[in-house]
Amino acid sequence: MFADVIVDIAHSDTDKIFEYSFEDSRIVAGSRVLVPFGKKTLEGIVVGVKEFPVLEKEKIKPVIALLEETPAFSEETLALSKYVADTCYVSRALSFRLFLPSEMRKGKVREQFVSYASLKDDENLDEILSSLNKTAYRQKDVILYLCDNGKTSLSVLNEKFGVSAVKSLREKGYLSVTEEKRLRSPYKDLGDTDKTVALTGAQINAVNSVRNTDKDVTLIFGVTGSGKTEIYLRLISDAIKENKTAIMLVPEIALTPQMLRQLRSRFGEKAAILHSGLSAGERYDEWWRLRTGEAKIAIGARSAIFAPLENLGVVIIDEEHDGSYISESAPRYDTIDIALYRAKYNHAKVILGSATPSVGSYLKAMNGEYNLVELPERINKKPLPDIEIVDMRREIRRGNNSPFSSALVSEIKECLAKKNQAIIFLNQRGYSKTVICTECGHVQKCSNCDVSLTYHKEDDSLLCHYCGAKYKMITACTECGSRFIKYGGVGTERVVAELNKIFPEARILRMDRDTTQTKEGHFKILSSFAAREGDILVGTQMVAKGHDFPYVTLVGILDADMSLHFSDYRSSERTFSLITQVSGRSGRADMPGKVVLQTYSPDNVVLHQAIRYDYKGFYEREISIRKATAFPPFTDIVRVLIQSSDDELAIEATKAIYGELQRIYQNYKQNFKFFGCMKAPLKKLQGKFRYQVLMRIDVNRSDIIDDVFYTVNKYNKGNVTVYLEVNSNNLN
DNA sequence: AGCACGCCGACT
DNA sequence: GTCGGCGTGCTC
Repeated sequence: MFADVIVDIAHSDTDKIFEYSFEDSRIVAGSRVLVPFGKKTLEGIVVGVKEFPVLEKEKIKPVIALLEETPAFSEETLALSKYVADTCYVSRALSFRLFLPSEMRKGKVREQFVSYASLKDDENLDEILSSLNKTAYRQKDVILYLCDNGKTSLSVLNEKFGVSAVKSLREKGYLSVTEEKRLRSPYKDLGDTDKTVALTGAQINAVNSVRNTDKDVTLIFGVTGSGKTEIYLRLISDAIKENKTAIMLVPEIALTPQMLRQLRSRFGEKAAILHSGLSAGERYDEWWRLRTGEAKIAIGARSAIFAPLENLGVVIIDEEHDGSYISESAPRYDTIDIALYRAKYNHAKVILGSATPSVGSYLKAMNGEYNLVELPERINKKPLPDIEIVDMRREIRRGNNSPFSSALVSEIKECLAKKNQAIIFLNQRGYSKTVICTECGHVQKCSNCDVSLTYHKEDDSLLCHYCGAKYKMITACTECGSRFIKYGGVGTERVVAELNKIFPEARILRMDRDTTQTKEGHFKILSSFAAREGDILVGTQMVAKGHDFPYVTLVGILDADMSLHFSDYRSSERTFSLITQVSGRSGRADMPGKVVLQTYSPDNVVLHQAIRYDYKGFYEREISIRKATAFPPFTDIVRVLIQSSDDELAIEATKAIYGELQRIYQNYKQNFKFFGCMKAPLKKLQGKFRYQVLMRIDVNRSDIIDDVFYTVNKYNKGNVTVYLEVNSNNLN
């Protein structure tokens, strides 16, 4: 027989089928195999098997080995990987990597086995004991222990009785040793939650609406605290009862433990977790539990949408508006799009949940494409917290140059006095955003990127947040030598320092990318705060999402403008949802919550819609702007990004690409809402000069985008790389 | 992705 | 005369 194999090289030259011969009948479409390729041996995926090859038989080499007996890919995931390759414009090899735990490639991690010993023959205990040397007390102890306790792992026996005693018993043949697979399971000590929660009428209606709708997708638009999670659990339970499987996605890794806890309480070992924060072994074992059907529910962040489950019943995407659902590196997939594919294939349901749906999703619900369920009330009927807008311009006029308004300071004081907790939100890590010379105005910049450096006080260094480069903190301006250096912009480190000055007795925790580097780092900080080991939690947007802290009665939003004035068509949408999200952290239990929102544009329409929780008002205005200006969801933003470490080569390639794309633009002029060529906003990143051709094209014209891709892809050679991005999250 | 093959400049 | 530069092409 012959196998069509895609080898594990992510390059367009090798992105095609190579034929190999094989005898092993266990090799099927979806198997991972080892094959000879030129002078090397490579891993590959069998995408099909056949009796007659295309190539002359003499040229075909045999498969070296089958890597796993269970095919890594199912018929569905094989088809989905093709879909990803086609729609994300990547090689199949790259698309395959989404589906496999990275440690499975080049066999870095294998199953872990534990050896157990038991008595071979416990009938003739006396006979065995008397046959032992009279002085061999240790061996006798081992026999007696095994008689009482039964099967015991070898490592425990060795520890208890010494290696030599156990070894000689094995040599004498009194012990039978078996090897058992040991599963490395993450988050062992999560604890339990209440198992049965009675649903409210609104929740029952929501569940029934999903059960009865004939639409593939249901959008659950529910305010924070409206009990969406319980609805998710019921829908997963429905799937499990029908012997189907489920995928549950949350926007970031930090939220997986609490979701896992609820799923484990309800479904026990049927739940498996998949995310990049796990150790290699854990991820490998969890993946196989899903692949073999031992686990039926996959939970994780974005990438868990590729879980190796068969017979999917439901895919749930919580906080569906969240930007993290769109991949920012190749393959640049949209999680909702993948969910739709899998749902179609399996006749499964997709559930999108959010308190602030993306305007694209809400439009589809309005059009009737999605089933819409609304939950306008919190379960506990408590009102949403009051949001107070504080005009920071006035604070400055009054001589307050600290990051905190006087209103916020007095709220924190009151909150601490009542022994409650507060969350301070600021979307900027580090100590200060920039370091500026007060003499000449020079701002320290990264030498690889066209961005300013952020000062990190903790390790007294200047960091580039784009490429990660680290520089020593300066003592004098690198341009004019002046020693008068000013910090510009406030980061989380500085907020903690300032808070310490004002509230020396308060215990302050900080959560941002710098403090969550370690394994389960998010989890540690969050559980510490939940256990009230801290009074104030200062953090970036990772504090905004979904956590439930019953003693938090105050949320401070330090700089609501930061996302508002971002030059991106989604800045209003992001600001609205961020404010709603963070505010939802305040006052969840019996105590009313309060939110202080500091801004330099207190009259901004979006801020006022956000503090009234007026999503529909926001949506109406935003969607009409998008329509009038021809932005998504009415168009697709297509960007061809040209990068090279050689500026001249980049410009040359950009000119050629722009020239060639003119042809497509002229052919489809009526479908183009924008067509232009320019420097990328970040004209240098990681040492590469960047140019772009930007297009806005009517939606559902993937034929035009395909045309663009094939036109520009051939320029991807030598020192020039060309990327095609469709509706990317960041257009830097 | 590698590795080999192949055609032009600096050296013994 | 040769050694070696990396541009182009191939791997079932």
